[in-house]
Amino acid sequence: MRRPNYHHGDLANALTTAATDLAREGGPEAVVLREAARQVGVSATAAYRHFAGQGELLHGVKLQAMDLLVERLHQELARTPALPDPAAEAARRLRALGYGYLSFALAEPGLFRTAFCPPVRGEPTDQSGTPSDWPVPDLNEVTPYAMLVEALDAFVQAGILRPQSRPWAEVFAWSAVHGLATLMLDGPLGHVTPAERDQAIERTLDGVAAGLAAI
Amino acid sequence: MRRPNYHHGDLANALTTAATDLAREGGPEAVVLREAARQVGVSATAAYRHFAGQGELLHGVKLQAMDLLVERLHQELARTPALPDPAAEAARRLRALGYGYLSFALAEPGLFRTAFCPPVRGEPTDQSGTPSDWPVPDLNEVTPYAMLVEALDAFVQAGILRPQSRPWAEVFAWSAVHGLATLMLDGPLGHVTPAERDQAIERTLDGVAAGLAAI
DNA sequence: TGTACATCAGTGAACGCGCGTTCACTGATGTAC
DNA sequence: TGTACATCAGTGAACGCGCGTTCACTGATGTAC
Repeated sequence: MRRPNYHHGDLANALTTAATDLAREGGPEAVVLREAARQVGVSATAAYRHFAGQGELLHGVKLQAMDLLVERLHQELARTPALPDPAAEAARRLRALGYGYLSFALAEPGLFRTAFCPPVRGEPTDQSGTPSDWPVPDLNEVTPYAMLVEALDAFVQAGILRPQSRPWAEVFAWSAVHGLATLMLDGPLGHVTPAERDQAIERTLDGVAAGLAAI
Repeated sequence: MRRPNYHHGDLANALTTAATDLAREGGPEAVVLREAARQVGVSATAAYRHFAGQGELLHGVKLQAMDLLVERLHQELARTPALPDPAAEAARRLRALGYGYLSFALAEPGLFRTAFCPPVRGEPTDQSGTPSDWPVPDLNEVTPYAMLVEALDAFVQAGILRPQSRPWAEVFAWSAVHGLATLMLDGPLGHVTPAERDQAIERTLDGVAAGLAAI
């Protein structure tokens, strides 16, 4: 009879999944290596066969959280049909991204916080080998950002956004939505009623679309 | 000869100031009661004569950080002269608030993070006596928010912002600026060059103003 | 097909750390008479 | 104006906590011959 837990076979994934569940419940501070090992039913030491340390485990959770956010964005893009008019279609896509981002933040506050938490000592370096504080130093490697770039390119092609106003439009749009998310999760907007929250979301998404189109 | 540190006289303030310096250097996690006591040259126990615990100390730091932010906003408002045209003046004020907010965040990242960090267990209750997670449950008690309300009222009076678009306009404007601040401090915008940062700031402030005026 | 042996992937005990907090205490200060 | 005494505002030692991490180890697995 094989002793259980010996040669688990997929311990790295199991630990990352357990750690992601911890982040889901309690945010980045809850990503505790010993606790993840406990949940999997393995000694804390075993984790060191698969991760350099707690920082690398947290990094894995960040990537997983980011993947889930991207998945949510794709879902929201697919939820309504594409529109024939290019301008309307571009607006639909931008709104879907904004709404998906916010609904992910509200549905999974712990994961959202973890995906965007400040880098921690001991997190892995980027592929170039130079140490990096943020796992993805190039903005274009942040997938939600890339999706936003696409949507805004469509704005230009549809003639809603003038080419000379194109630069940094992603940052404006992203800032508004990201800021609303953090104010709702951690800030003074956390105590408004759901109805008020929806109004704030609508108003902000409208403001972003108008702010892009007007300039 | 009086034994020094006996009956300090202003220990509560001294501890809050020391704790604020800790927050300035290292953000909310750096607000460590024992360290603040060490800096003041007093035993950790002495702090308990003036604070219920670490949460109350952190709360004091938050208030102090928020005061400094408000001071920075007033400075920025006063930096340029008022304009005769009401519309131009309203726009000037809104931009000053946005710019002041962002420059405070960049100049004092630790204090900014602390002012807006999630509430901690052990933080004091609000004046009504009901326990509250956020020290200021009513949005209107957040002073920067109140300053924003004033500026946007001026937008309506100047005829730039239609009255029916007035509700939640603060949240849109605040979200954009707050989001940009957090993305620059903790997120992927932390690695852009200062010149790019300035462009991002200009673009975002332009987007906010345009988004308000257009609707 | 067996077998010796290297390597892999776990174990459990232990360490050091710094934190918030409690305890019994004591010297300094203020006040009633 | 003195003096007894309550109270105030400190002290230092200690506790418990849970963390990340290291150590020497051992049983399971895979491979060369």
